[in-house]
Amino acid sequence: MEQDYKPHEIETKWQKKWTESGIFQAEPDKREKFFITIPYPYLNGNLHAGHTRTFTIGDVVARHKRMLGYNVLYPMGFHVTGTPIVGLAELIASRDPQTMDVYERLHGIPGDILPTLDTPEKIVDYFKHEAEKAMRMIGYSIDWRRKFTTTDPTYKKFIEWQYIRLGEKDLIVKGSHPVKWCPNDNNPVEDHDILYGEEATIVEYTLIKFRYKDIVLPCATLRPETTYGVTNLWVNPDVDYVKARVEKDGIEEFWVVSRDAFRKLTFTDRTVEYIEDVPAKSIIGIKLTNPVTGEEVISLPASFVRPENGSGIVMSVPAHAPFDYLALRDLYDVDLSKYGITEDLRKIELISLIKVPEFGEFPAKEIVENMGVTSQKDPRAEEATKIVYRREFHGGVLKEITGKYEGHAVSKIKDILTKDLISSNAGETFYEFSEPIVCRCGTSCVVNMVKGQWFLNYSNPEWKAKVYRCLSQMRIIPAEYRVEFENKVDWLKDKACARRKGLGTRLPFDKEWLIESLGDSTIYMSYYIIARFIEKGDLTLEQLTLSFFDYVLLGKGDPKAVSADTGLDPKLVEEIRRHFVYWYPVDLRSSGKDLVPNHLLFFLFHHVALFEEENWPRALAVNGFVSLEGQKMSKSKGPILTLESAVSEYGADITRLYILSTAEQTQDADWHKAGIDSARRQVDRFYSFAKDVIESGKRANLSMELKQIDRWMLSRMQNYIRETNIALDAIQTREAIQNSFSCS
RNA sequence: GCGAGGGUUGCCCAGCCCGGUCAAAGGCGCCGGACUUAAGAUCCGGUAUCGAAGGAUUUCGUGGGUUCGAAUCCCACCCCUCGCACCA
Repeated sequence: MEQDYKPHEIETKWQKKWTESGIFQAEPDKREKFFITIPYPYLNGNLHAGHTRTFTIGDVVARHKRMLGYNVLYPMGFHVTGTPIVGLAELIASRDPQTMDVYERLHGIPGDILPTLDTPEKIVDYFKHEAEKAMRMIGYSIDWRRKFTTTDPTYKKFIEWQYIRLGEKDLIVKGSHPVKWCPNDNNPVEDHDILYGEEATIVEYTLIKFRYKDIVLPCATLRPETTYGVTNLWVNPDVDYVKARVEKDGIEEFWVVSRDAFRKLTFTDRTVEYIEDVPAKSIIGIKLTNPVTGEEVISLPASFVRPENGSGIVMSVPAHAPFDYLALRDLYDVDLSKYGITEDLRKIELISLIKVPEFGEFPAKEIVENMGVTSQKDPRAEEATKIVYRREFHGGVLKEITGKYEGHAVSKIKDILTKDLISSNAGETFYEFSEPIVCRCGTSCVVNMVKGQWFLNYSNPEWKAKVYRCLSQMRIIPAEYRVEFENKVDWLKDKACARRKGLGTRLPFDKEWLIESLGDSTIYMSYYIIARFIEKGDLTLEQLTLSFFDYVLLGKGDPKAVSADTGLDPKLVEEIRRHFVYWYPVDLRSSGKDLVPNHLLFFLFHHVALFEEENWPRALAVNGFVSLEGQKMSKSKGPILTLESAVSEYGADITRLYILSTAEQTQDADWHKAGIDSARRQVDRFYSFAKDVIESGKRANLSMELKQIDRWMLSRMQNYIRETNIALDAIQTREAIQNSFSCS
């Protein structure tokens, strides 16, 4: 043993031995297997402290399982599909100052190399080489024979197979979807294009179609169930309205909406044509038909109606909406004869449709009276609205008046109800921003519908049901995240799965489109098994046929038929299948928590859609982020700490120890100087302690009988080992380190 | 707004599921000591407040409640972080 701790010497020595002996090259054998995967890194930069944490957790679990006697496979690939690498190539080609600075200074790319990385291909080549080098430097126990890049032609064959099979199951559908759009640039706006309103999201409203003669007055609402309680509409006498011909799915109608709403409609998936201006006065005092109840409702004037919100016409539910109740009450003694309204508005009866424990029949009336809200201009009206909506949404149940929806929880009924409204043409979906968005060019943005888009049909209830079943059988680490996963499955809607730009695989049944990058990284863990044979030279591109994948991954068909199809030896085909059967399913997929609502979810969806239940994933683990001296990392802007620079400066063991001991599980870790320095001292101390133990071991008489104190020592030791094992099983690396090092 | 997580002693953080042994683990910092020519490293002790000490007092976001007893259980409220989609 050396006198002083010299990490780089020790590390180089052992890493060399590992590579030469191929000790981490896993092959099926008699032992029980453990297949652990970590999401492969996206290569628009060097690996950083965030990767370091996630990958080190994976490596620690892999090594621990090996110690416990498992045959462990820990593979790694490289993700390059999508647009960011293309964007980065453009920025480097144009010598964007910030990019050049960040990538040279923070990503550590030598100044003579950086300018040459001006195409996506060169970037991929460079970073995949660097990433592997870095991961070897930190000593990950990866089977490198199985590495691949998502633009490999062989990988594309695998992705094509997947999408053809998903398509056959009708899980890929065509449709349109809303995007944030700048009418001036004629382009979707991305977050960095936005001048004001970065926080804005697209909100789904339902337009309820109230009819008067041959015209429709659509009202936008977030609560379509309240249509059953509408007593009247609100029209603002001071707003400009227009009549338009609106056509959608072959149905032609004439709508009256505010001028602002008309502009928004022109960007939707409707054909819209201006007919004429409509004076507000002419649509006040008219009697319209409620499309769900068939009842007649009157339109009344209200100044609170904003032309830029929704359609500029509002439906009134005074029993449940404080503003509506107040506006109605404010009109009780107003002379409305100039609108031709002569009836006594006090005769308008409130219609109650939601039963909620905290309130009586008319929650809006009740809260307005209890809080003493004076009028629709009273600021407390807003507060009253929030309280009523919250109570009704969470605790409310629909009453008899809603017919077949009676007894359903308000919080659960919206999707079903909306679907019914649309299919009976009582309503339509309408998208709007939660707050106005202004593009960097100064134009105010709209919601535009992109047509002919391909979707993964994640909203499919049967598909979701399978995912729930899969989740219920899985181990989730930490356990608190189970509810999070369940919520996200519930929340997930259809997802656009194709793009025009970027790197990736073309959609096999519509070659104009590229498969979106999150959709091509869902079941690739199975590809690691095939990649090992491609690396060996046993498989060529042409031999990766549909029947090959069907047999190897699903067990469908038989080796002879595959052999006839591909020219492969049937024995080899069986061998590959045998490898798949041995390694699959994935025993643990461990990842940063940012991937919970997207990648990890899609990982489950695609597995349950394609594979037999016995090959569904067994466990998911989630870990937190890493910040630097309290600051969030950013690949494109900095700050960033690369894995390579951390290991160069501190050595692999100190880096690994520190990143795993500074925070537990889903907590975020902060990388700071004082912390890493203390980790360095801890390893130093341990090294000299180990040295002492070895030295004293040489002097001691080992045949001597154990004394009481030795037994105590052994007991303590065994206790720490047990605690460490328990902690590692739960992937509590901090706990494990504290236990295993407290014995020194 | 919705969903998830969190607010603990100078700081980071453990404990909370399974109430008492909790003035509350561990690390960092700080203070004192040992070692040293000295510094660093290492080791020992201390680190809410008052007291020499036994001990006493006030603490675990805020306010209530349950209980003989609450950081831990229940209710309400406040604050913080993250996600909310076609972007990896």
